[in-house]
Amino acid sequence: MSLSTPVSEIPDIVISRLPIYLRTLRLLHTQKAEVTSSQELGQLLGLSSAQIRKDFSHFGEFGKQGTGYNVAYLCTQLEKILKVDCIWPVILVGAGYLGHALASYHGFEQRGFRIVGVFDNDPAKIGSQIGAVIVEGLDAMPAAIGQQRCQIAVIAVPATAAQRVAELLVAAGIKSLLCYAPIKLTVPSSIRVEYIDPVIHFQHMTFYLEKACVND
Amino acid sequence: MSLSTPVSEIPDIVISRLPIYLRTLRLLHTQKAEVTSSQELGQLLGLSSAQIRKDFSHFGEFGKQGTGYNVAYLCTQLEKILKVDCIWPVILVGAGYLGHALASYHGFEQRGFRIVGVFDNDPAKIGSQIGAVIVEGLDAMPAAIGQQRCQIAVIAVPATAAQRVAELLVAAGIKSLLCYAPIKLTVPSSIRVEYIDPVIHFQHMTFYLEKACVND
DNA sequence: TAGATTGTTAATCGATTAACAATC
DNA sequence: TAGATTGTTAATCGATTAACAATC
Repeated sequence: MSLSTPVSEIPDIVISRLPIYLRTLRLLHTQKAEVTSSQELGQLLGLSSAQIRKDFSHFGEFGKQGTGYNVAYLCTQLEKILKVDCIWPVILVGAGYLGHALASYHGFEQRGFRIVGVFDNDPAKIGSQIGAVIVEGLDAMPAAIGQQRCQIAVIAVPATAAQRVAELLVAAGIKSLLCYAPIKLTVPSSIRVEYIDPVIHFQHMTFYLEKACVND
Repeated sequence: MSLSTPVSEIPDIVISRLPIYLRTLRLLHTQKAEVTSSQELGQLLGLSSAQIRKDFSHFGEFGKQGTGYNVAYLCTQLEKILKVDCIWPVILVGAGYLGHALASYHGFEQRGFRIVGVFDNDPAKIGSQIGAVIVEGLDAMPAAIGQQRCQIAVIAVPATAAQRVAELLVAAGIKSLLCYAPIKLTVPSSIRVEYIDPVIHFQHMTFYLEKACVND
């Protein structure tokens, strides 16, 4: 019989809300708010105050009865819980328009991430500078991942290349993937994959819209 | 007492899976698969076969016992349900790197969407061509939305401008917004808003990663 | 026919909410 | 103190799953 207690098993859906809470708290902080409440946060986010208190309760007690939460302190705590109280190196594969947009975006660092390498197989792109880095060939990727101890990668290549790139990234030691290609990647179950596909959002919207579109 | 029966109330979480099903069915179709089953779809998507059958059952009976689903037929049905059996015009605000990437992407049309206008207030961008359209000033936006009967808009401007842009879009008659700025928009409850923020995904990932990042 | 798979029901599981004692 | 708000419990709500009759 193992002496260790089972992991307290915080629901993933709770984890998925923490970055949203953090983003809102950071905003309140820049607006010089010193304290907030579960009710105020709920109103800002369209959630119930009960849900916000319940979510926080999985990690500790961060508030004071009658007063609410200290904004700066709660920010710090959420950053620790999410492990974004530091800067994570991120590898980007794909130096097309999307890769360019991602590598040029200045909003990552203040939220805990830095794109430390951009890789592409197009000879026309290799050697060019985007953002703060020089585009390198895919063959240079594994060494870069190892040197930077990089665990996160972004896939911004066409759908036809995405699965192959994912396999190269996993082989090189990447643990989490953010995939912009509109396909489901097949990777070992230990690898976390998240997806961004604007068409999925569009098609969700159209269900609720009145149909008034051009025939094709 | 009203004679109308209550709307059958299909859960939004079911709707949110339909575009994923459609994407996978389209893939099977290009791979010349003629039939599939809830079990096969489930395996491809990491869902249970029961969930897939349950989801479909909200909309009708699309399969045959013993045989499964005709891929082409199920595609057509899902396209009708989601109302993407046509092309929806989409307005894009923001002609930075991200706007450029979106306007240049060739994958929208085959999935039911076309960017018919790009708007920005930067004089250096107005008049330049990206994708198939010419960037226009924001003042030209309301008329374009009216002329195209456009109900969907994408916000790809900096966070500081996003709320103001959202208000202009809503005033011009837009019904659904896809927001790439990392903020929560405040809009009337009749307006649907969806968000894309890669940092939210990164911060979700880091919770599960071993911490090994650079101090800042 | 025998095998396979659907559509649907009922059971289970998990997430959200309401309520309130504790307490700042 | 009186008012406000937390953290937590129990109740409610809703989504997923298991099971199976129907049937191709």
